[in-house]
Amino acid sequence: MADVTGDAPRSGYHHGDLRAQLIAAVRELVEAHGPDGFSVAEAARRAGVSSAAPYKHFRDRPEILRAVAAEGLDRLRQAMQAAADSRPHGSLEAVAAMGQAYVDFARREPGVFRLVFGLTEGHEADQELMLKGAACLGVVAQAAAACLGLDPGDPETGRRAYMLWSFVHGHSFLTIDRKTSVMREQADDWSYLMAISRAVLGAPGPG
Amino acid sequence: MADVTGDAPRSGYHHGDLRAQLIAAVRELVEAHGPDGFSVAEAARRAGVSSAAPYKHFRDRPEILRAVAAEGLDRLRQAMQAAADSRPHGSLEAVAAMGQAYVDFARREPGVFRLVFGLTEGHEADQELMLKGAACLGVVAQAAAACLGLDPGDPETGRRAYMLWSFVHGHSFLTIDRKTSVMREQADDWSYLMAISRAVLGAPGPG
DNA sequence: TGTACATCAGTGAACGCGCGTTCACTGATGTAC
DNA sequence: TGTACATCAGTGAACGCGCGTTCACTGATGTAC
Repeated sequence: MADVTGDAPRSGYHHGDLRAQLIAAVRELVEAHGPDGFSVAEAARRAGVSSAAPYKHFRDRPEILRAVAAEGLDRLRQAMQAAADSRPHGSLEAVAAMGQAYVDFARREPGVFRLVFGLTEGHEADQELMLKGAACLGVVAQAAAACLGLDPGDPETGRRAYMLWSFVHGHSFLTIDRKTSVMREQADDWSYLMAISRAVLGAPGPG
Repeated sequence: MADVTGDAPRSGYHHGDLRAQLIAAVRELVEAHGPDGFSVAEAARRAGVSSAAPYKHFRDRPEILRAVAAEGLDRLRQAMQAAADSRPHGSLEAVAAMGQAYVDFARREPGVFRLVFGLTEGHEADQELMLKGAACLGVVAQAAAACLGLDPGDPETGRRAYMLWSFVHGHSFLTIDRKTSVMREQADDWSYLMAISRAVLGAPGPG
């Protein structure tokens, strides 16, 4: 259990690793009450410390949320990369699997997903978060480029990657927001993801 | 200015039409601070009444938000219908125009858009809201069916309509959440919408 | 037309609540000699 | 090994705040006779 980060002083002096435990508590709260419903006080309570303790590790409330978002983006990117790597390079299946990882993440931790992709003030100014976000899209662009036989920097690749992203993003939100119930015939994720990958990457370019 | 609703007693006895003015105030607040940032107290302040006055028109806070969401869904459906009607029946342009109306709505009132499509407790149990939501998707299904030459109730129509919805929904959220900045080459909405309509409705079915 | 009454939208004061953040503190740990 | 000192994570009490909701009320309006 006690996986100590390499550069920590030893293993724990006072509490152990309150910072990590607070982040874990905040993740739980964000899942339970949404990004706006979380409170520093309750996170401290869950971690078993006083309500003032978090301020030894974070400047203020928004900084805690930013830390949780950063950690979430890391996990999302890793999941997407792993999914893409599990399929043949350049295949439609690799693209669809990546989309599946994205949707799975949204379903598994909708709160963090909302936090990561919502418009929270301060996130745009946080360079680390923006870089991590760009890294996620980079994974998509790589897979799309391999599939199209184009350069990852090609504008056409970017356009197709954005289409894929929009679709998967929309499907994720509609799913976690329970808006798919109005659909009578509901296909499974994989059919949708393969169909959309084929539609976006298989068809000739626009114009 | 004073557009009196037909079934109101006369024009106004005490305040005039506090209910409508509260809804307008809440819309402003939802745009300014998001669906979770709105408070009954501030809405009352904006409408120029005491903080207890809203409770003469709404049971509690969630009910006010539900009223705003219902009104928003009405406007969204009307905008989508008007956009579709402005183009040739059964054309890809009609579908794209509908998508454009959807994106425009999200851009124009992102707060209400989030409120309408977010997962707010109580919304699922509100039959009126669910019906209005289904009506919106119905407009999409109609246009998709006309374009495909299929019945609106055909499962294939539903599947295609859902793909279109996912894409436009995702694009809307990525736009209002400022997540498109990571894209270098950004095409305009219309190119995207036409391309996606063609990809989803023009290509042969999945499988 | 005038009077008595019912209605009910809006008042203003009050309640209890949980919050974010601050502050001086304490006490365990690590370090220099 | 022992002692004196610096560090700093966590304490607990306190602050001021805005909130949602309630309550008895008041006074303008509409209505019945």
